[in-house]
Amino acid sequence: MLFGKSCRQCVVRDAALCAALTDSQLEPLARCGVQRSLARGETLVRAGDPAPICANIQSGLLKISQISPAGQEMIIGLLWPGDFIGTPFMGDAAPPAQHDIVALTPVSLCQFPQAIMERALADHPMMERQLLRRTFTALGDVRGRISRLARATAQARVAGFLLETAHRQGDDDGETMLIIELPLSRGEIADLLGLTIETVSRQIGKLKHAGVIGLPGGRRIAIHDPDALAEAAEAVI
Amino acid sequence: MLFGKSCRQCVVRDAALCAALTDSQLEPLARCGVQRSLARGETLVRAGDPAPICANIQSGLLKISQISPAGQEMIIGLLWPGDFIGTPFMGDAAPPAQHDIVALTPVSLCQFPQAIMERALADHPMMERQLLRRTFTALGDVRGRISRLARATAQARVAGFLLETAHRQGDDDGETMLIIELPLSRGEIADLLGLTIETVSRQIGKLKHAGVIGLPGGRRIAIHDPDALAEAAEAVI
DNA sequence: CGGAAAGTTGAATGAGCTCAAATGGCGTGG
DNA sequence: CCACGCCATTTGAGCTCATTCAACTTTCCG
Repeated sequence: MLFGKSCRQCVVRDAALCAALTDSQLEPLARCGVQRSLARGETLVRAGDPAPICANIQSGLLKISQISPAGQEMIIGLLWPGDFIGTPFMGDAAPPAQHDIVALTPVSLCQFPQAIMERALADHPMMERQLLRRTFTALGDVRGRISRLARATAQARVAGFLLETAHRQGDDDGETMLIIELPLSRGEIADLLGLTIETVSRQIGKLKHAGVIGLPGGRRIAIHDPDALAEAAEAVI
Repeated sequence: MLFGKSCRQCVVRDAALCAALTDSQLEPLARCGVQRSLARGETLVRAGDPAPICANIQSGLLKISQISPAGQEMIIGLLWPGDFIGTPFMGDAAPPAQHDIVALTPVSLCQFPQAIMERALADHPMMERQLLRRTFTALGDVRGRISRLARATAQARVAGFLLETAHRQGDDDGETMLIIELPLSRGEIADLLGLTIETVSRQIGKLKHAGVIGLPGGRRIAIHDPDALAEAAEAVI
């Protein structure tokens, strides 16, 4: 639970929100957190929901997506363990959810009533500080994604996605995994990168034929040559 | 100045950070803010700067940009009056600046030493709350941009950019200007939208020939048919 | 097995890029 | 006041990369 004792075991990349609190501060809050699980495909937040959920992802992967007027799905971004969902603002200050949030894998998270979240942040400035820092980081991440989407070739988009996935599946020391489990289908990768299924498949095929990666089966990807992959990710039209 | 009396006159779209403070709270802080002006083209922040600047934009327009390894400039985003620059984290918690920030027009802003900013936020939770809210808003904005860059046609990118500029140059009631002063060159628009100069020019030409917009001269744009422009902005491949 | 979904591969089309040249605006200097 | 040069913008022609449409193969589960 976010504020409970078990929160300290949360799989979070940066410092957990609750790490700033002492045990005695945690105690009265512990009852309010709700441990929750999502199955693959389950929707956590639907665009337009008046009171967005506040939650901290413990394990699993979710997508933030948007359906265009034409019915085309666009994946705005991914949410990994340690990421925070929702805005801790109440009442008329709370903007309605702008995007759908759907589990791509089985997900466990700890969810909080928004009012409790609001109160806890007001009572514990260190928590608010942590949340602010995390939000700044997210802003930087998203800005980084923009440059990739705006100008990069299909090759660079795919290579960059593989690298980022390897990085986020690695341990906390920044080590990247050399065999990663792709949590997305080709179609979802396409929606994430602004490409088509066929193009994603072709680019992965190219990387495989070049010996940069291997496809050991299933949705696993073996990264044989991280440097070459990084180089491919830099390519710009 | 950000915390001074004159701060209340800041041209800010959302609530100013300091609006949460009483006059007596403002008093001891007022001396620390530095009113600063930038000429067009002047660089406020350079990528890699160890201690990023904290500032609040009062008037003018800046670009957040990144130079790719190939030397190609990519404009990550724009900063309009009311936007906040920098992260209020000190010491080793402060990440180095990731992007360049350059004035596109004459700019006036109020700048603060980072230590003062940090302290003020710690002392005044309402300020931190405002900053958090503003950052969430910025995150939502940037996520919105992603979908445009990932899949939208050149036509939609250009139309969307014109609409957003009209919107941000409008008054606080959400009214959009029908004659806007484009603060960017064709080249800068191209860098912002991930297109080439020629394509931007062609798309603007198309919109003009369709009667949707007019070019009264200079870098002004008259929006004759806002609805048609909005429709063009929706177009997706 | 067998059917459905996911993924791969191929050929043709088209949007946007590149290269190149023409046009227009604007300040400088004669 | 006009000629000139510089820069931004516009316009044109050919090309490239990603998409589209379509067929085929593989994987996943019942």
